[in-house]
Amino acid sequence: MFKEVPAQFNFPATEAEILKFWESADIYAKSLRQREGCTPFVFYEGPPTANGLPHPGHCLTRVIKDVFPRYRTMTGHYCQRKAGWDTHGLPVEGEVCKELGIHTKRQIEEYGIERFIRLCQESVFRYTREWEELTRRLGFWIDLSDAYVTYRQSYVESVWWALATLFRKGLLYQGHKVVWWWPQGGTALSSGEVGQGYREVDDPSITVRFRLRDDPKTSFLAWTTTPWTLPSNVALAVHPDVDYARVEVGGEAFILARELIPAVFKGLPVDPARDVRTAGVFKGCTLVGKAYEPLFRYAEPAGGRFWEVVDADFVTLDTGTGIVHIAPAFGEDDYRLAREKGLGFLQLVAPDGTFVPAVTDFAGRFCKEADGDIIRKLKDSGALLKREQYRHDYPFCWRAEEDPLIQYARKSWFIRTTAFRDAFLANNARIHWLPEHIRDGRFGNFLADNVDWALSRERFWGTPLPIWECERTGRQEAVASYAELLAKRGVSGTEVWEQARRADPGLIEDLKVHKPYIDAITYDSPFAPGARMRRVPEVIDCWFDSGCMPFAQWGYPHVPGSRELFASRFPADFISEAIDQTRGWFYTLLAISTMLFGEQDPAAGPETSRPYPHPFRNCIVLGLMAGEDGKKLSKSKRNYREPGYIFDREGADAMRWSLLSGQTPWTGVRFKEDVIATDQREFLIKLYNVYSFFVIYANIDGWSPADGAAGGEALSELDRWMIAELNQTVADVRAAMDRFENHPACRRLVDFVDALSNWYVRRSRERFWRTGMDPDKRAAYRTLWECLRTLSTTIAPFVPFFAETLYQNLVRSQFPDAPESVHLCDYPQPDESRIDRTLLTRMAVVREIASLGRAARTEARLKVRQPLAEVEIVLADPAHQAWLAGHLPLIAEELNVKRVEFATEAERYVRYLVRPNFKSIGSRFRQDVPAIKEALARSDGAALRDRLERDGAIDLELAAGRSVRLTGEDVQIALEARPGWAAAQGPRVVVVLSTALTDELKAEGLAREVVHLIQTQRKNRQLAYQARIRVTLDAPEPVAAAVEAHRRYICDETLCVDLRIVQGLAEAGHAEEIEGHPVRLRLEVVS
RNA sequence: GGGCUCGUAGCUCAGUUGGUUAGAGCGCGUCGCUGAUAACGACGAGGUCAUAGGUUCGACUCCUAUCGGGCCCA
Repeated sequence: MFKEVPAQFNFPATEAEILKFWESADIYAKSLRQREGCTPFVFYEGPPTANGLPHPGHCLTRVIKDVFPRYRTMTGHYCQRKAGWDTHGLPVEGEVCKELGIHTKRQIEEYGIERFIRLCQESVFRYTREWEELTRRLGFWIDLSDAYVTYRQSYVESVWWALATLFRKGLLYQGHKVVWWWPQGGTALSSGEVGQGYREVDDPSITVRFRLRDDPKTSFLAWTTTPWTLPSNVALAVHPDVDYARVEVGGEAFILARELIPAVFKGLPVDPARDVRTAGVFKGCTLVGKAYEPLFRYAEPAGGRFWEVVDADFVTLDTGTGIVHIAPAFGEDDYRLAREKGLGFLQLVAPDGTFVPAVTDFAGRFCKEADGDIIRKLKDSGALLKREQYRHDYPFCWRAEEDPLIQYARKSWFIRTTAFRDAFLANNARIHWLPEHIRDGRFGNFLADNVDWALSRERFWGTPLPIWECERTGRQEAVASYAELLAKRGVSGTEVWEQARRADPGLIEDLKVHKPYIDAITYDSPFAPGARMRRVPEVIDCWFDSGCMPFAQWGYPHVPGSRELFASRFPADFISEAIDQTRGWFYTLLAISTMLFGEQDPAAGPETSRPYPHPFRNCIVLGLMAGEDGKKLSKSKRNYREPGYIFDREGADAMRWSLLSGQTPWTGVRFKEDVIATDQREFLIKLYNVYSFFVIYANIDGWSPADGAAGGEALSELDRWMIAELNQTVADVRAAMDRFENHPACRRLVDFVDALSNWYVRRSRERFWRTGMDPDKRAAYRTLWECLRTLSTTIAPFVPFFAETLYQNLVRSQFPDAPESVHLCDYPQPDESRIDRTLLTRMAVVREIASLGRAARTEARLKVRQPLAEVEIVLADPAHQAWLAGHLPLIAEELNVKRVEFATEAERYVRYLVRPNFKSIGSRFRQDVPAIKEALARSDGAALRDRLERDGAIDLELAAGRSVRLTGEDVQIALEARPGWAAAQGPRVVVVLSTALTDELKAEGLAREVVHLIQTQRKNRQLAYQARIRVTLDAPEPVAAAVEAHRRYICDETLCVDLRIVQGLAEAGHAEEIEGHPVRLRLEVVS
């Protein structure tokens, strides 16, 4: 016996039980243990940050990350899944600041760095419980207990090793560069971080006069959207090849790009045509070297020439005046230009964004807020020509949205990634990306445009940059581990940590490699006697942390055993994250791995170099998930259901299946509950119905797969077809999953379950309903059971809960020696010998005929209840006729007709159309293709068909008197039903109904109507299935006669023991109508 | 402003090196089934494959431009 299955299946409740079973029986661990020693399938978990709540977008990532490791485990691979947590960086600091109600860097310092990083460390795992619960409930199998954590000492030391390696190779350098600077936060941001904070804003845009030193009546006109940078002006730039004009307006003269004259004077009370007189045109290069008066004289630029015109290629005529104000402290182009041209440098804004004391008028004020007053001052001094508003995208801090970023020249640390551009591209070229276009598109372009990695952050909670600097000489060295540091000569400062630890024993050991403790450690300088080495103050970009995970998760190379672990777990076979990681994790992984491990002779050993690709071979790039309204998931807009809500209503499998089967993973999905419910009906519930059907009848008949009497039965053709479909499905699913294509795999499974439910079970029902047991019935049970059993393992990686439900009841309960969980089974192998391709094709034709027959009935308004005398079938290809003869009874039953025949006079019903097979003739005949098509269309199709049948080829006359010879390969014969018949046409077959109804057929139809009426009554009165009834019927002719004629049939179908026909049931009966005849009916339960 | 990507039925999405009747599910309509049953099934309507050009014997598919959405970057 199988366990009874409830009519209403409760997915969530069953999943909860299965979770308990997995946990108590330790199934995940067993699934790993039994693959120990097998070929590894290496998976890297991209570490999420657990300081926020997980949302539905994380479900997609986690489901994709789960399905392939599960699949590979079942196909015989050892797939360890180590979880990880990203714990450092600005996001964490930002959250803590929000709670403390503080904002600026200074406030953090006042609060105390020691207390602050302690809070950071504690906040990191605030939502761990929610994350772990999501992971568990979704059935994502991963080792949470053994997760790597980026703040752990061993992890930090691995990162130090990487940084020290880069430093010693000269790839880590300190440079003075213009970076995107967050003044309130006191740090630079990486390009990735900056990109997240762009917003459209209105800024002032002003056009100002720079008067020529030797001719105060003449001014250069320059344009800027950052007035606060004007006090730090060093030069003006012109394009050497652009035409500039000197124009006279009123009593003064201006110099600007000629092309921009109308635009610049627009909006001013001058008419460019009348009031502006052009007094000379010259190339920009002739202006180079001209000196001008600065707008402000708070300080003079130092270190080079200043306040003169230079030439620059980046000057454009898109906006402005064609003359660009240059402030090397506040623009990347400006800074570079200043270097090239030997210009001086002037920076009148402090790192916190306020003007320095030298700027007497605005000292201490935040630069961007001073714009208005600066403009006023310019107006008062007569320098302002025009003021407008300019709408553009401008970056703000991604964590503190009110803080604008500014471009700011600053000393910071960089990794010389640009030196590896070609290596990055070579490595990338070997990676299997899904979708493919990522490789040469977004990711490839990004690599090609590589700029040096701005690595350092002048912040607190991050991996400290392991570089110590000689206080006297400024010489630096990198340290690759804590032990290496402590081994330095004359080390001191460790007592700071020890004291803190004594004061608070709860302080976790890992903090000792963090600020502020690490900063206290100094040692004797090897570069100058008596001098000390002190750590530089910076921490690093947390993206570098996560990019180190391939080795840092093992504490490589310091932790004992880490070398072996790393060697055997590198590179990853599979990673997956959403597309926003292109410049995030995907890049940092690839960049760090390429720089550290390169690609040389693989024989050189795993520690120095590895063949590309690494550190990952296959990468699925997921689309971004949107809310129900198609917009970004948003907590405040509540445009999505919480994952937990879905788990409680539809269940985790439903969510998993919907995400896996609904679309290709790189399509952005809209997260909607009703889509999940629909996908669940389409697959899980349909499959459940088949499963339930099987269990009900197998139990009634006492059938068991373990029964010795079972097995070895001759399978019917329908059975063999279903088994062929099953094996083909397994083969297709495997092929798709081997290519990391979950979506086609799921579509194939949906098709299979549909065929199983809507053709195999439907067409086999009466075999199961027969009383008693016989070989044919056993064959049906055997077949259906085998399909369900195989399905349970095939679907296990996708819907692990439901697969377990099927497996436990269908397999485990019958075979106590079977593996205790479906997830300990091997993935099914297709049995090629049972894939009868001919049969698959043939059944497709049969199903098509049935479908066409139904369509013809609908068209002729002949419901299936009304039996018909005959259908005739016309085949395009007569070769099918012989085998099809064996299936005619099935078709007759499906279509409720007395006879199915092949049309003897096919031409009465159809015309034959001979069409070219373009694929076949296209390459051979090229330009003649249209002529052939036309010639075929003109010809008599039936004649062509006969000739082809007889000779195996046809000679076709083309217009120009030429002729071509076509074989059967070159054409396809199609059918077209002639009008006037109740017929439906398909590409290879036409089905014609005989619509003539004899009195006998009509009577039979009426009898079935009566059965329908009675059954409806049974259902409405909720009678038990086996309840016997008495029926009293008041019906006119011809209904009464039909009932008499089919009395036996009606009684059998409705379990009626007493059927009477009476007159005058007027009041007592139930009024109905059959084919326009009024009918009254009384139904009584007998037993 | 640049790069990438998408635009296919009312909705959500598939569509395999270019091959001539472009598919599915939902929704809608019609019907069926009533021993899988508060389910289920069949059939149908619905498409200028965003627009305009181009390449080709042939374009949803390749190219160019435009429009619109998304992402990334400036």
